[in-house]
Amino acid sequence: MAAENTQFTSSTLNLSSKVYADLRLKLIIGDLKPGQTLSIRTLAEAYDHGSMPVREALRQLSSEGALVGEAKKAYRVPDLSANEATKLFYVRAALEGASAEIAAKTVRPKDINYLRQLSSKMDQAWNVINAEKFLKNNFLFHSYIYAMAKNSVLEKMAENLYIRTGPWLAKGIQDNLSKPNAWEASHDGIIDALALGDSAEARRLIEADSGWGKQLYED
Amino acid sequence: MAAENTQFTSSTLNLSSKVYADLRLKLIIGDLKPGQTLSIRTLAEAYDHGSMPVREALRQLSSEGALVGEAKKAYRVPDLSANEATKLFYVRAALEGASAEIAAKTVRPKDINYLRQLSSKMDQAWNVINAEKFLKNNFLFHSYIYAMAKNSVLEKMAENLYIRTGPWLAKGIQDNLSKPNAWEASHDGIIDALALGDSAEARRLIEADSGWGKQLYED
DNA sequence: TATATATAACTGTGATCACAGTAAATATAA
DNA sequence: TTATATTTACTGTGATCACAGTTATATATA
Repeated sequence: MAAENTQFTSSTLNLSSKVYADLRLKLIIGDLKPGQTLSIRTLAEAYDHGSMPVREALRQLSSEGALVGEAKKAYRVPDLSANEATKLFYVRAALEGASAEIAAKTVRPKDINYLRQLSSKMDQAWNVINAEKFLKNNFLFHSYIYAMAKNSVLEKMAENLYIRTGPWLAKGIQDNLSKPNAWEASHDGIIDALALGDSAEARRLIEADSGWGKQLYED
Repeated sequence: MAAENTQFTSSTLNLSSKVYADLRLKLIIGDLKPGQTLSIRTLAEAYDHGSMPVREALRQLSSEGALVGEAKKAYRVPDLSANEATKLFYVRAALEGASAEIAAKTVRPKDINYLRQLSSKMDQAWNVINAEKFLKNNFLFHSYIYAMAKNSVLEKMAENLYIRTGPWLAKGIQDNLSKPNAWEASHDGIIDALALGDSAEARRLIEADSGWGKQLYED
């Protein structure tokens, strides 16, 4: 597996990619709220560049469904309808399930250790009510499972779906962060199934965990 | 279901979208060969615009994996390694299978009729050795099954995977177009399974059909 | 002829400007 | 005060240029 934390260190890429990576992270940790509007010029000024890199980053995020952009209107973080959310979580569960099933067959002890570290960080973040930290590590947890499947196509698609559910999920987390933590048990179960190489159980649990976020809005 | 042939009629969108749609079609019908190089300025001159629309279209295709682009080098149609092709076909089969399974449960007689029309067009194209027509209708066939699942997220992702396997598939078709047509039986079987509402069989057959293209290169 | 060097053509990237359509704010009228 | 009209600010889109790195071509050197 690759170096542990390369997800958020954009290194030597071009400016467009850096802006893209930054906005992507902001979507994951709930820094961009559903309905929020993003404009090229405003962001360009904030980043202190010209507008080209921001423009390309926004267009890419838009083409991936992480933002929506109509002609001559500002880009917007999508405020998912129940219908759209259901579609996203359905496909996300399918791809996460497939990833977990494969991962269970090739998992190594160091992978289990790393996942337990992430789970622990999430638990800490939950206890001190740090939504950003929780959400970031939750993404890293899921993302690592995608990566374990060693299928870069699957990995990229699953990550895309995660990002698109990100702001929606974040909103729910930020509202529920003081309540009992049902995530810990869920993640620990997933890790146990992976450690045992039980691919069917790993798939079942990860699919359930992926659908869990949706339930935050079904009360 | 939406109007039959809206896939390739770009209508009133902006120029970037039109260029994108045009290049996408060229990838599907085998008009762009694996390894072929695309440059912003050359294409811009061919389309007779400025370079901005081409630039944005190429970047989008690149972000979707349909093209590859390193810094300061021309964009390229990826020449898939066996490893990469396997990854693509694996995920494509998974998503197509899921689509077919859903589609079998909601299929209507007019859907069956349309699929039979497409199958017939493919057969005609095969007989007169018209690779472009065959490939375009083959895409429409698969794409219609994605659309029947009525999950726009799933649909877009499946189409993306199809496009990425397109040039690779096209190369194989163009080499094998005079040989006996194994596709007709495959597609007819899929249609029959859909017509009977046999979702398990529809999934099995569409997964097999999706994997079939890969075999062109495993001799 | 073969090899190294220098020159030229080509590449994506970023900046900046003009344009037309959208949304918000302000002024005008009832 | 409320409704309507007008102006102002803001939006993505496309064009054009400068820059620095890459690739290919031509030139020189052995």
